[in-house]
Amino acid sequence: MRSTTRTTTTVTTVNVNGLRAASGKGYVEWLDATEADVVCLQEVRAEQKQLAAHVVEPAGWHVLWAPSTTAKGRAGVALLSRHEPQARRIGFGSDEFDGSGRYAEIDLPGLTVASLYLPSGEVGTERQDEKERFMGEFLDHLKALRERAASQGREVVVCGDWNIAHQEADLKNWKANQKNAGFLPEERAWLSRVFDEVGYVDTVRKLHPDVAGPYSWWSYRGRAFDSDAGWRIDYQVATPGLADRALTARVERAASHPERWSDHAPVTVTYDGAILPE
Amino acid sequence: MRSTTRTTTTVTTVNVNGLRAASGKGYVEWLDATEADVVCLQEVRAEQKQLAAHVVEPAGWHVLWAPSTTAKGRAGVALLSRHEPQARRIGFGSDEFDGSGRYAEIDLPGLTVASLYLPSGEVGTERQDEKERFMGEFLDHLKALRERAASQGREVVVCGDWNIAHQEADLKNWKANQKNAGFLPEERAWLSRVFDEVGYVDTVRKLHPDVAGPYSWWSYRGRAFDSDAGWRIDYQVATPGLADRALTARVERAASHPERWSDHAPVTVTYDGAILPE
DNA sequence: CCTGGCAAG
DNA sequence: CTTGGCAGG
Repeated sequence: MRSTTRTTTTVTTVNVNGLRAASGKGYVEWLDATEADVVCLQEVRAEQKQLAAHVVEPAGWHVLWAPSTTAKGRAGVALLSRHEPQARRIGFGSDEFDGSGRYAEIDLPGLTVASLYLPSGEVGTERQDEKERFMGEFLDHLKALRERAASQGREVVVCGDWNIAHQEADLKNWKANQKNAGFLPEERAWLSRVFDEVGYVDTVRKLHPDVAGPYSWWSYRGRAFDSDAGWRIDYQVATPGLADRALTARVERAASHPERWSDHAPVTVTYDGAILPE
Repeated sequence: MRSTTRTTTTVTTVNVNGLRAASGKGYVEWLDATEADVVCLQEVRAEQKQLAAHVVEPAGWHVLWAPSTTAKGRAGVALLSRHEPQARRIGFGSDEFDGSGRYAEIDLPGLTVASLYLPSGEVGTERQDEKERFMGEFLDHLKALRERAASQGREVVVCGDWNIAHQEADLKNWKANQKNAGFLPEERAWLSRVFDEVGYVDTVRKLHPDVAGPYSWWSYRGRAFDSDAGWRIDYQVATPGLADRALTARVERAASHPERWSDHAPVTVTYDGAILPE
């Protein structure tokens, strides 16, 4: 579907909070207008057969669907790419999580793109234990992914809703949230390991080091969106070689409530260098 | 709140299918406009504290609420009267059903009015057994009610959603529904006993003996309302002396979909003779 | 305060 | 097809 040769690659990621609802509220128009080459979706919350054909197979896109097979109407990730992937993988080798609709990858020439929906968690409940188990297993995957990609000459970007704000600048009300899931010290430390120990780079923060946010999620409760009481929990976590090629990054924050079709906003990064056909 | 002396008494009954939803779709305006002296509600599906004050205690009305105490958000009946009742009763002396929000009575001078929400039932399930148990116990109550009222010099009208169509004229698709709950031979026979053996009168049918319907319920499924594929399952079941005083009866069928605030329509009967203050 | 599932109607 | 409750977020 390319009509001109691009010299950049744009990747966008968004938690759609139910693709059935989002499709009736502006997602379709957004996808139609996006300049992205790859789109990562999280919280699809539907199987293909529950979605309209033009949503399941939008013209001009190759799509990998990874709905939850264990909990109907929950989680679910997808990857859309204008190029046909060389390989598609669902899950990351976890007995517990591979059917949960929380992770999928596609290989493009020179680039592996992943869509991640990390469990939200809730302090004091089994759901926090689940999140921590996921984090433990996923860290190992991130290491292996990086090594495999390097051996193949590929860069990697793991896009998605990581459900953790890393630093104080990543959420408006950080003081009040230090004991809440999403900004717990142990969760923040785990993200630090992803960056400092495994060596991935938080692309948006790299390009915008000295700002609050930009937030990518605002609770539907209260007036969080209008007062910009948001969290930056949606990331493009890239290998250093790819992060060095990041040219621009932005959060596509809707201007107002009626335009919102999710409680998250798309996080879009443009990288230098085209994805060339093989 | 009466400003003139009435010489008639109007009673209306309607299954509101969730008073919270109905209140936002036209119920409030309907109540404000009604000429009725007594209003019987079924399927309120809310406790008082979940409703706005002007709905719980509308100006000019005395209200008896009987929500379900056993299943939150289910069933629930109420009685509104412009006169202050002399007595109020919830339930009919049943261990199983008195807390289920399916029956309440008020005594007015010369008249007992009841609001009934008989279980819907579903063939082949425990819910049909429940309906039949209710019918068995309730028939005894109808007998006792009639005798008590007679000894007190009161007439009786049991208003509500009986969830049974009596005869072929009482539903559009009677042939297709002979094996469905609501038009089973045993249910129809039970209603016949109410009329023929216990001696109550189906007031609306008495005034309109030779018409199809008038229906009072149309499924939300398909185009039942637009094609008038309805059922007459909401009744005013009166003692003969009161039924003889019935002057007019009508179903307040909304003209079109947007005006509907329930899948049922109010059934309104005007009886000769005023409810006088004591 | 939204989502989608569910039981009930 | 619609209600309200529910878990999840």
